[in-house]
Amino acid sequence: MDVTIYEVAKRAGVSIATVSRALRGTGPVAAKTRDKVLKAVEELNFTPSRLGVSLAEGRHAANGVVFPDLAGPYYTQVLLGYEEVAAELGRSVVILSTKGRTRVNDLIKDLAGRVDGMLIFGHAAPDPLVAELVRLGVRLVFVSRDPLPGADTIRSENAASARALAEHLAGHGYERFAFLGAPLTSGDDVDERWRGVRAVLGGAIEAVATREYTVDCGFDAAKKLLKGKRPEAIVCSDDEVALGALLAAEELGLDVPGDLAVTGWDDIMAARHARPALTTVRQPMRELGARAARALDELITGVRDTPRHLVLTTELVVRSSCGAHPPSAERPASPALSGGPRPLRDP
Amino acid sequence: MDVTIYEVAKRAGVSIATVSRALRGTGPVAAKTRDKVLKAVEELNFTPSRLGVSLAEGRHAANGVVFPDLAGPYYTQVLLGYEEVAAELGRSVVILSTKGRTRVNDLIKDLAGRVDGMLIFGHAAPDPLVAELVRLGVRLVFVSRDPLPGADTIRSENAASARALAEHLAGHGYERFAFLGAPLTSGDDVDERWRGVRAVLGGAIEAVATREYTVDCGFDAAKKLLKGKRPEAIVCSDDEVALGALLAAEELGLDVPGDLAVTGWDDIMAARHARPALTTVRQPMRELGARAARALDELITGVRDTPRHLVLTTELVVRSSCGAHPPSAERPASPALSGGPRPLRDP
DNA sequence: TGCATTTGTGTAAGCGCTTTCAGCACGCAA
DNA sequence: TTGCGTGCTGAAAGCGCTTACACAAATGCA
Repeated sequence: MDVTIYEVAKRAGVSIATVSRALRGTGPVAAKTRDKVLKAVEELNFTPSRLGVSLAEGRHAANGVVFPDLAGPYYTQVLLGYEEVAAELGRSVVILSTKGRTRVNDLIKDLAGRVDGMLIFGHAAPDPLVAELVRLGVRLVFVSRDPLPGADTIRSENAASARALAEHLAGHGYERFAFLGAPLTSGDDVDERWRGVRAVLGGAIEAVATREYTVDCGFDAAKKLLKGKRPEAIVCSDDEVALGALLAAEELGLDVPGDLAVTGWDDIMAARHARPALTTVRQPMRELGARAARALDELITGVRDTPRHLVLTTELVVRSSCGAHPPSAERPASPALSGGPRPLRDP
Repeated sequence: MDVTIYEVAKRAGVSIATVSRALRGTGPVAAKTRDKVLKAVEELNFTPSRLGVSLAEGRHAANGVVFPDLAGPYYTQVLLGYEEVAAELGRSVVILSTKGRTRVNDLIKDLAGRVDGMLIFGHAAPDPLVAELVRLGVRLVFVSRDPLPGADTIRSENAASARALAEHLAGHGYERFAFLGAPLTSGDDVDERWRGVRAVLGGAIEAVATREYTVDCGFDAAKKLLKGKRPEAIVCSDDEVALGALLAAEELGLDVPGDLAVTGWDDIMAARHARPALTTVRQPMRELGARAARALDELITGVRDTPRHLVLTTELVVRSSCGAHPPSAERPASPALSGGPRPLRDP
C-alpha cells in the first residue's frame, strides 16, 4: 500500500491533479488521458491513501459506536443494522467497548477524533463528557436513552408497551408481581419499562435488581426471589433475564406458566425457542441501528442540524410463558393498546 | 474538533514543533515552556487531529476485523477479546461484516487502506483477494481456518477434540450417528471437526448440512433428519445448531439423551443452561481474539515478520445431553485424549 | 576565561491527497 | 483578423501533524 499518486502521475506522464480528477471523476479529463492514467493505476496497483484523502477532504468517512459490552443479541443486532447502513453510505464503523475499561473518557475522545460522528448506547458515555462532545461539535446519536439536548436520540417505545404487557398479565388474574432486572440507570430503556408496568400494577409489583442483564444474572436473582414468598408473575427487563428466570423456575420444580408466569422484552431469537415460549415485547433492533446510521449521516452531511428524537413502535408478542390462553382465539387489542404496541399471537 | 496545533502554538508563543514535543514528550522542552503549552492546550481544548498524526507517523493506529456476520456468541466473543487487547495496545478496531454484501472485495480493500492490519474470520475473504493483500504487504491474521502462507493463523484445536468426542460417544454404545451442520467450506473449523469424528466413526456417521450455523437452521435440519430413520446420536457443528437439534427433538417428543444423544461445540453460555445441559467442546473464544490482536501487533510493529500458526487447546465438556453417566464418578481421560483436549465434568 | 557540550527552540520539509486558479490550445462567431 | 468561450491540464496551496536539522543560549570543565 505504498505506491502514491505521484508515481502514477509520473508513469502516466501527467500531473497528480489529473490523476486525481481521472480517478474521482471530478473535472474534465480527455478520454485518452484518462486511459493512460487508468492503465498506470492498474499496472502499479494503486489505491489512494485513505489518510491523504481524508485529510484533504476534511472528513473521515467513518462512524464510531460506543457500547458497554457486546453480550447478548440486543447490542449485536443493533450494531449489525448500523454497520450495514453505514457501509451503504460509504462509511466504516469503528467500535469501542467500555465495559471494564479505565479511562473511558480518553477512549471516547480518541474515538471522536477519528470519526465524523458516533452512536452511543444508552448511558455508555458519562453525561459531562457528552456535554463536552456536543460543545465540540461532535455529531452524536444515542440509542436507548431519554432525549438529550444537542443530539439525536432513537429508541423503541417502552412505556405504553409496558402498560399493555402489565394489563395483559393483570387480565390473567395475577395479583402479585415482581420486576426482575430493576433499572440501574434512570432514563434508559429498562427504567421506562419499569415505570410503565408500575403505572398499571402499582404496589402489586416489586423491583428486584440483577447485576447485569444476562441469563446468568437473571437465573441467580430469580432463584433467590423464588425461594421466598414468590410472586405469581415475573416481568423481566429483557429476554435474557427472562430465560434465566425460566431456568431458575425449572430448577426449583416450578411449572411455567402453571405456577409462575414469566415475560421478557426484545423478542430475541431464543425467546421463541424457549420452553415455554416466551411472552415478550418485540423491538426492531436492527432497524434501531439502521435508523441511527441514517440519522447520523444526516447530521454529518448537514442535511439536518436540529436534533431529532425518534421512537420506534413495538409489538406485544403473546406466547405461552405468561399463562394459558384459549387455543386459537385471536386476542383482540385491549383499549390500552391504542396508539401503542400491536398485540400479536405467535403461531 | 477544529482547533489546530498552530493556534496552540500562537497562544503559547512558541512554534508548532515545540507544542508537538511538549505534548508527545519527544525531545527536550523547558519546564516553563511546557507549562505555557499545556495551559494553551487546556484553554483551547485542543486535541491533535488523528488524521494529521497518522499521516505524519505513517500509521493508522487502527486494526480491522472482517467477519461474515455477528450472529451468535462465537463471533461476538472473539471480537470482544480482540477489541480489548487492541484498545490496550492503543489501536482502534474497524469492523466489516460481509454477509449479504455485494462488492466484498472493494469493501475489504477499502478497509485495508484505513488500518495497519486486520483480522479475518475463516474464509470471509476470497482467496485471490487474500493473496493480493499479502502481496501488497497488508498485515493479516486469520482465525479459524487452515494455515496459509504469508499470514498468521490462529485457531482452536479441532481434530483431536473431535476424535475424543466421537470416542466418548462410541463409549456410550451408540452405533448410528449424524453430523449436523456439515462443512460448507473446506479448511474451516467445522470441516476439521467433521474429519475428526469421521476418522473415528467412519461409515457409522453421515453428514447433514444446515443452511447456516444457527439455532433455526439446526432446528429445521434436525426435524427433517429425525423424522426419517433416525440416528442414535447427533454430533453438531456448534452449540447453536445443537440447541436447534434439542428443540427439534423436544417437538418430536423424543427424550434427550434417552432416545437421542446430542452434542455441540464451543461451550457458549447457553450450552450449560440447555435442557438437557449440552455436552460440548469448549474453545477459548475470547482468548482467540486476544491472541489474534497480539499477533497482529507483532506483525505491525515488526517484532516478528515470519508467519506463525497457533493452535489453542480445547476441553471436552461432558454434560448430560450425550447420555447417562455414573452420577459422580470422575471420568478418566481416555487414551485418545493424550496431547489433545482435557476432558472435564461440569458440576 | 575559553571551548566543548548540552539543552531548548524554530524552520522547514515532508506525509498523500484535493482543489483552486491560471494558462494554453483550439474552435467559432463577429 | 480579433475576441471570446470551452476543454483540458499543471502548478501550487492547503489539510494538521512529526521530525530532521540548524542554531542560539546555557552549562560544564579545564
